[in-house]
Amino acid sequence: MPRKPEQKRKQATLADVAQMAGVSIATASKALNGRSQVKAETRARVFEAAEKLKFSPNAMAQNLLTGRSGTIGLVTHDLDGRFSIPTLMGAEDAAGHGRTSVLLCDARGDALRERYHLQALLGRRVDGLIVVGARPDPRSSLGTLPVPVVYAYAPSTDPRDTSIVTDNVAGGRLVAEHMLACGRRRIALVTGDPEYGAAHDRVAGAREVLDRDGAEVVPSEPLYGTWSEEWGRTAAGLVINQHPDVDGIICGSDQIARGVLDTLRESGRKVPDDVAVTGHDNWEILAVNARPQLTSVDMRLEELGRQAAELLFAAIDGRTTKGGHVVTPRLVPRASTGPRVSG
Amino acid sequence: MPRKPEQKRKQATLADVAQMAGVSIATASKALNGRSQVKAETRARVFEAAEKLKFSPNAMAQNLLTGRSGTIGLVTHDLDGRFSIPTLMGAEDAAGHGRTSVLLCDARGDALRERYHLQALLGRRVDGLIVVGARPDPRSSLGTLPVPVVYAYAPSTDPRDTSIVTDNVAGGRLVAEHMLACGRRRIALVTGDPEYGAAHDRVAGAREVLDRDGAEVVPSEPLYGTWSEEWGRTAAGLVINQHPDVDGIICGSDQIARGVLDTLRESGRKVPDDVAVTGHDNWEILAVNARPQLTSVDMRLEELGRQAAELLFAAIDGRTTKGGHVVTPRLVPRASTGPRVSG
DNA sequence: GTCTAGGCCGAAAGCCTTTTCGGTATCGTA
DNA sequence: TACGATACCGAAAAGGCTTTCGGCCTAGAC
Repeated sequence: MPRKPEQKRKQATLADVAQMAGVSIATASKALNGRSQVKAETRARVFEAAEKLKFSPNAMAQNLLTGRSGTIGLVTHDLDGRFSIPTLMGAEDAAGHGRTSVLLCDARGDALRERYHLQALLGRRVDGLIVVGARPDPRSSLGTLPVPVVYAYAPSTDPRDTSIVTDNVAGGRLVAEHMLACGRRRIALVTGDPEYGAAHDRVAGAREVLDRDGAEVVPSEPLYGTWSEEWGRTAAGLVINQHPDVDGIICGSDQIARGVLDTLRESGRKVPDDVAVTGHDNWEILAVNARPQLTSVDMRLEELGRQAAELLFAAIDGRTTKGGHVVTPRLVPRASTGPRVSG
Repeated sequence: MPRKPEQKRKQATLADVAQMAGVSIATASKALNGRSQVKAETRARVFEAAEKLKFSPNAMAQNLLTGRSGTIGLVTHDLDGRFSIPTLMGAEDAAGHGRTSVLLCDARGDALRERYHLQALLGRRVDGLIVVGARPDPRSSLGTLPVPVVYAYAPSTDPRDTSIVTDNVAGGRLVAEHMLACGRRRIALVTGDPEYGAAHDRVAGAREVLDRDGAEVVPSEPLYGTWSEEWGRTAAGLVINQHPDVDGIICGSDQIARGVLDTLRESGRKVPDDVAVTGHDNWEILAVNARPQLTSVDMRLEELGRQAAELLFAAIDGRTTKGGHVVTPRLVPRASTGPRVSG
């Protein structure tokens, strides 16, 4: 049984405005929309009436005409996570600057829920979709949809789709170059879950730079584990045991770096004097509260979200943007790295 | 100049389905919506056609009829903050269980931007609004709007509005009772910015319990400062200097508690053996990584968001829910508190 | 065989706005 | 005075869907 909504009186419609202003609906419409075929005095009357009735045009009726809803769908998989949110913010921001609104859905990594939300969004005639992944590994394509789709953070496996991701290889290069600039020559690589492509990419970028410059990677193989402080503590113990002369540790995440810092401090090593440490993700609450504060790589997720929205708008306007796009991360140097101080 | 959208062929319409099935539009509609006046065989034909054409009904047209959009607006003021997000999640979750979608806007604490987004949402004929504040202090009402509004986290100053908030006084009571249960009798209260009502409420709740039980509050006046680790470190120093026999410190936030823990550890005090410490907010990344892990108060923000949505749906259905509603927080005991061990 | 009831189906109105196009009034000019 | 031009305004259609209501047909009853 459908319940009656509480609205005492319906929202004012254009017809009401027209009647109050003593003009036709058509004229009222033209007046409010700034069309030129209305006498100034008439226009004023219409505006006055609209004001008095608190008229606001029914977007649903407008969109029925234009065929566009002025709405985009944003499907996230990680609403509680710290990666989706900045991306979401960037997209919302970019959309708000135009006149489009964002319909938000959280599918929580569940493909079924994703399909369900997709149906709802398509029924609402969104003009386009942004799909934000929970982790940067590629995900299966949604296939051909009646509206353009941009995959953000997690790219689509199908190269014909439009995707935008952070450049983890470049992130790896950034910290490695920074380490070298700080005069470090024996560097350990400690990273997280080897199931994550990001772990490998960041290592690959760092390795490329270190090898090119002839710096020593100790141990020669990077240490994979989990994305946790715990693993950071453990791994740091392994490294300083086997290679007491290590002078830099590049970590795959800020969490790992926090653990590494703990072990180094407890083993009496000074950071950055003895060993420089870098994190990844620039998770401020961790990086800034670390002792010393942690040099990290910022993936510029908000920028990523913004660009995702821009790509989507371009696609909606018919300017095609297929393929992979990349946001270059930036280094945020803090106290955990610095020129080597002998002693 | 309006650009042409890329859509090669328009979405299938009900008319297309009807034509393919060899029935009228009316019959097609009735068939798809499960109305009873359609022969089973006809219905099957219609469904088949709809399937083939990937028909999905145009929600904008449907809503034009019903006058309801199946959409609620969610205006947040703190999209990057950790308080809005869980609330948002809860609301999205509650909405998704029905068949309503969430339009998300971030006003960033700017009243002007709020009005702008409000207009956009009302134009889109949202069925209702949830306004999520950035901090728990009361905010000015939006006044009478054509749709129901629920204020979440930050209540409206107008008691005729519907608001839902966390019970900070109860949160204060919770930790105080826990301290007493752990046998603590000389307890310090360290909290944040006195501009925040939450700071006072939490203190008031704790004080009420401590006074009732005759426990000693040292110093007799709570220490107000900022919501930072820095202040936590400073305040803890003050407390143990003036009252070396303190055996419990109730902190107004997890950040403050982290700072307090640092100072206690560095001064040689054992937690919880010598001094028990509690935080507030249950910000897991802080509470769980603290040493020892931090007992805290969880505000159940996700539940708050869920209930906000429920209240809104009730109001939309005409069941009025004016006034203030409250979500009771819960204690999350961890290692930083425990029975006093003489030592 | 005729009449009626009931089961199916379709025409059309309505939701709210925009836009086109035709109509009216006004004005200047010949 | 009359004509064309110009400036305003309004009727109506369109957009996709739901719902009402009347019409048709079939089957069963007399």
